[in-house]
Amino acid sequence: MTEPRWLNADERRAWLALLSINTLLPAALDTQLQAAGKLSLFDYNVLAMLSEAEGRFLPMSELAARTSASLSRLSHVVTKLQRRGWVEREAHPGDARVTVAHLTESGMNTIVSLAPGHVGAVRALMLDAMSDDDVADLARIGEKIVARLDDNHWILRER
Amino acid sequence: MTEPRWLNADERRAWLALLSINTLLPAALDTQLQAAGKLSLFDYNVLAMLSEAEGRFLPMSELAARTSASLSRLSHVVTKLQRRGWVEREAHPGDARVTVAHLTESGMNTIVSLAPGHVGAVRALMLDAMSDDDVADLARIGEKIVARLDDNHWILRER
DNA sequence: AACCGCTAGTTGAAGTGTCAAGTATTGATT
DNA sequence: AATCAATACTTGACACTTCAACTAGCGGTT
Repeated sequence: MTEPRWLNADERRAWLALLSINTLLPAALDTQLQAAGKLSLFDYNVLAMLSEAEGRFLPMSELAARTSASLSRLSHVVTKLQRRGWVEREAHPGDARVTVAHLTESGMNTIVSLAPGHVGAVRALMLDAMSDDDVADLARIGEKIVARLDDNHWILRER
Repeated sequence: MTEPRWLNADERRAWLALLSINTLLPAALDTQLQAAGKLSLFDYNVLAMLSEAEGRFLPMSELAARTSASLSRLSHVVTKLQRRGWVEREAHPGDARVTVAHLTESGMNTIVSLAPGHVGAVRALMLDAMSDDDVADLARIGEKIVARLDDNHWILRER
């Protein structure tokens, strides 16, 4: 067995910071969204991705990719959002295996009303702490890490 | 109602990257730890924080702070780790309100055996994608965000 | 010495996420 | 045209997290 390369000071700082952000940031955003509309950050993201899609609908697989979620997790959540009248499931005309998730009018109204508060929270909790250069650096480094985790990730395809 | 400042291109990239990392990185590390020792990333972190503490014990509150967790979440997890023989609960001599979590010999052996594989995964999934400058930048920016989320966070006290 | 607010931690219930197993459809192969 | 692997999704059970409510001890006040 070979000796593992241990983390140096910067590596440890970067790793611990990311781990902490990872726990604290979603929790804080969840709290804001829970107060504003009784939904989770993940719920919000599902609605947001649909609202930005052409025609406000996407196949479950594509929606799962855009929210970095498993199909199973997404399926459960869409069921929940469906019960609240924000999303509908529809058949895909060309391929009977595919389920299309479609944002309803009510769902669209919900996300439009929640967006300002949510964006405000993202600014207050993270972006306002950073200079413009920091933001650019984080975007660059973050995308490198995403590429390492999933080199076909959709956020990398946009550019 | 004032118009909310929308996200510009870099802000959006930084935010989406962080959101994706947030979902993908813990999932990948969980998978590795689950395969290696049937525990979660959070479980691992609890053991790691105890193993690094003076005397290998910490009050629940301090352990919660070092894992960025709620006391409730930690309490449930410590109960689980206790059942597996890795942690023990002890009374605090000076303050009867305090419960001290103590890493057992068996718990120490567990973390020692898991550490190389875990650190290897952290490198493979994130650090290896970055230059030395990237790592330093991420540490600096990450700590700024942590400070914004919790300006008394323990990782900021170390320096 | 009784009270009161605060700190520290636990618990049970309800909601979420994950995992393994299952269904149905498609496209490719023979 | 029958088979077979792969794709797309759903479901149910179990594990985990969160939330609200609770117990209990400490320190300061009157």
